[in-house]
Amino acid sequence: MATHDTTMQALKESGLRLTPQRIMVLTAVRQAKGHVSAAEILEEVKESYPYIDASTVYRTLGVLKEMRLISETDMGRGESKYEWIEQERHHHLICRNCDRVTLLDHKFLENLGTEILDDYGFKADIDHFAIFGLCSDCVN
Amino acid sequence: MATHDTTMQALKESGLRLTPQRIMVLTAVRQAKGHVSAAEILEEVKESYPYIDASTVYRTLGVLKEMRLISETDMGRGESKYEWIEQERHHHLICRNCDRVTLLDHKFLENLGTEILDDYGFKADIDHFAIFGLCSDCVN
DNA sequence: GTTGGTGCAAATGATTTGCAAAAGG
DNA sequence: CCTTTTGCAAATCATTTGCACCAAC
Repeated sequence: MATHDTTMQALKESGLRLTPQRIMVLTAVRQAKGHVSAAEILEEVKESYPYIDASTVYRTLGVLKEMRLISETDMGRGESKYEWIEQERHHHLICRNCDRVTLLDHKFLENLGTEILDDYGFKADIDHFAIFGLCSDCVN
Repeated sequence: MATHDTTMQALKESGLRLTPQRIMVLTAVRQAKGHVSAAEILEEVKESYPYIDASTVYRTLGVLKEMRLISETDMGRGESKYEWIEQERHHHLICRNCDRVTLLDHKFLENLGTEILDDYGFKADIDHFAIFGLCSDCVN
């Protein structure tokens, strides 16, 4: 459970600079406690620092992702969603008809990672899946 | 195992028109016997019919996808890959470090769909997963 | 004849990039 | 100081869309 301080520490140790912009982006993703889009993060940060640019947000998200502090989930087309890694692992069932999103418990996927590692030596990122299909309302 | 003729039949029965462009796109995806990008399909078709437009390819792929004749896989960022549905189901392990793509046998995921259907009433499209992570070479 | 489909060109929209100025260590 | 990072503006790039013309059925 990374605290704010240890996160800062991690950034420093990677030889990365601790700029106010980074702290703000990082804090915004964290406070969100859920998925947020780059645009939402931008808006959030702009409230306290209107000069921040979208490119900075993207560059920072890239850095944080590289460090595996956040996860990026591709919700089909359109914008990606970002989320602070550390909370309860869960996944999403996305209906391709009505776009409804249902939470999928991690237990359905927890063995998958182990099996893939055993058989392929591949360390899969089973942090946050987006599974498409038809929800119960749209099946018929 | 849909033959060319039954596919044509399917198109007609959907009230859709059988245009040369559609036949060409359809044939191109099919002949590819693997994942192809929209751009690759466009190039392929252009060889026999240079006037075809990218928008037509996209529109046709949309139609075929809707009819569940082909599948679309989002390989992270960038372009989507399309594939003729009917062959051996398989999935992909994509290394986020070296981009290597490894085939993942469907047996690893075959229960997942059933479990999700039982517990959530959600009919998941477990046709073609793209799972990201680190391959055996890049883990260390 | 009617739709529905196509080509063209222009728009979209998220993300990326070049560059000079600003700031972290 | 010496790099990394930022803001700005412009560029990408896959995919989409408006529209007038054309072609299936």
